[in-house]
Amino acid sequence: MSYLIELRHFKYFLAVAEELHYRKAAEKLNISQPGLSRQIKQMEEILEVDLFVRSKRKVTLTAAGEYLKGEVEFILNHLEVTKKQLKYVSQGDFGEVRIGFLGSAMQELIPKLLINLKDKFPGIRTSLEEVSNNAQINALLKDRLDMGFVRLSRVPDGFNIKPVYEDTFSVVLPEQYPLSSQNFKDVSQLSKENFILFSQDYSPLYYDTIMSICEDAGFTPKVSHKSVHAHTIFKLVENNLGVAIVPTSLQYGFQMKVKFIELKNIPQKAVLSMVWKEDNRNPALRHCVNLLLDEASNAN
Amino acid sequence: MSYLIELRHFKYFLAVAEELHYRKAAEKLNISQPGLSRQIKQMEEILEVDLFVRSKRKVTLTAAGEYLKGEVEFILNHLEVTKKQLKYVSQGDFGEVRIGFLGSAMQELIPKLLINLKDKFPGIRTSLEEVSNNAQINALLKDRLDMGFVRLSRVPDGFNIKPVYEDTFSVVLPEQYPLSSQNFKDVSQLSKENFILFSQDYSPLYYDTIMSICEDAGFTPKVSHKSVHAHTIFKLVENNLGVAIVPTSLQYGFQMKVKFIELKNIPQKAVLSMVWKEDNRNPALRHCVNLLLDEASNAN
DNA sequence: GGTAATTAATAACTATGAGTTATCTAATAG
DNA sequence: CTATTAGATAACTCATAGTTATTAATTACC
Repeated sequence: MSYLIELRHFKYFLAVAEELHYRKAAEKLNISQPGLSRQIKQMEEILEVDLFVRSKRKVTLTAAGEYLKGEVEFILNHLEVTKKQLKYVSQGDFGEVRIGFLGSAMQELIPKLLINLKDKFPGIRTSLEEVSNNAQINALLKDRLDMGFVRLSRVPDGFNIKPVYEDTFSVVLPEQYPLSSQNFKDVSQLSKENFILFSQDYSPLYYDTIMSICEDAGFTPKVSHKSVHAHTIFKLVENNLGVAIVPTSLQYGFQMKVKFIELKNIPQKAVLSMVWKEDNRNPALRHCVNLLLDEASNAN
Repeated sequence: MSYLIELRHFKYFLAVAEELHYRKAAEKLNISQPGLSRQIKQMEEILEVDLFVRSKRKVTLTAAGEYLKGEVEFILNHLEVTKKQLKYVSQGDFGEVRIGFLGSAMQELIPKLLINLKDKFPGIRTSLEEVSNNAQINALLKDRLDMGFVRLSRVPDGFNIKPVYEDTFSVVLPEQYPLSSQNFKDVSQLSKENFILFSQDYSPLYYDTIMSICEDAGFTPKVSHKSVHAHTIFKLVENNLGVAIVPTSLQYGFQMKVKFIELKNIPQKAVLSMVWKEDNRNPALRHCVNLLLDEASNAN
């Protein structure tokens, strides 16, 4: 009997936890089914914990197995990252920062950050991925991202969050709509319109904020469509299917037959925040975070 | 040649990185020096990175090695934590204990309990709520709390009660009051004063105890005010509206212009007891209770 | 209800590679 | 210039991961 857990065990465990099927998992791992069975069993013996329930013909995770699955995902992933970073370090580079972002952060903030980063730390590589708010938090948890840009007011324990960009909101109207910055007074003029918004799941904060803007103007908006893509929202507005309220910076980067009217005189702002995990060990991340913090403080 | 890194490699690597001496590291690991040498070398081959510089007779870490050391420390540690947590999860030790308490328990006992709990059962979450004696009993009955800290002598059937903290009483006087620990003899010196007490509903035991203290001193106190908050009581004393007798530990945690004189020589003590329902099924509660019982018995 | 198919576990075997002992080379200390 | 101490090399062994073959048990299907 072996006395120690090895990474092999974790890899095997993860395969079974994902497939919930020994033969298929074994196939995926390119080993035989009995070998896999024995390794998993051994693992349970070493850890002194049941990980799977093999009742009848079904394999299911126990509570402990469920927990371990999450941890193993994290550990194996962290290991991959470490290996990669190790190469960079050995070459005298700083490594890679994996950044997640909402589409609306791409208009201005991210490009600026990247240019700055390239300038000050040419050794730091970046990878960029457009991900929703919640998916970013998840990815950060599992160490699949180092840093995110989200529109959230609160984040789980262990996370740092820092507002980095404040934007006004703008009303988005079809081009031929009989309102313009000249005769526009406030949002209440749109109280009879259908609203097209980013879906609540995608960004609860955004959703609540829009609601509060309308409430302040004395009405509850009829929401006819929800989407997760600015492009879709604009397309719907273009086709007279409703009006929208979005962060102003989204007006750049799209070619649509819609017009923007900036809501300069309302207190609500679209706040984009940088999030990262407190205990992230990526040395390149520190530089990246500091760069943005410096910038934010200089801007004031 | 092996193709994959295993945890063994990490453990070996860490030993060498710490000792910077193969033979000593091998000894520590209870393996032979050549075996260790080969594993480290293999590790370098797999990772395709030099981790040590073996110049002459000295072993030193490369930059990459230095980086990896930090990561390996993190990973191995994370692993230990995970293994521990896993046991807890499998035993159902994850979960929440809802604790009710009197304000006066917060000064010392509760913080200590929480620290201990966090240490021994990091998976157990706690929720804390300041509730009066009777409300705690009610909440326990309704299963809105798992555990309470009360000053009561008796509890209904089906409840367990266990004294966990014994405190002396102290007289609370306005700062400029013409009595101090020097010239204070006993409570009878206060027989003409108005008394400010915790209300009878809030804690019958407390109320009766104060009465018995005064009776023992040969007088029946005039009670001018009753309150459920220590803060209020102290505020009233501060403003010369009367004197009070409270558990001594309440003197910490408030900033007031009042002075405490401890009643060391009377038999009455302020007893804080832990209460919980006999048939509570919360497995996390068991741990919590045992922790406190152990502690109480160790203290004796 | 009985046969076929599919599951994971068990048993017996094999072969890879971790770890062993013995030895070598090289550097410093005294 | 030996004696000592370092890590690397070489040859061996042995534990065990992973193999094939089989069993046991459940479900699916006619």
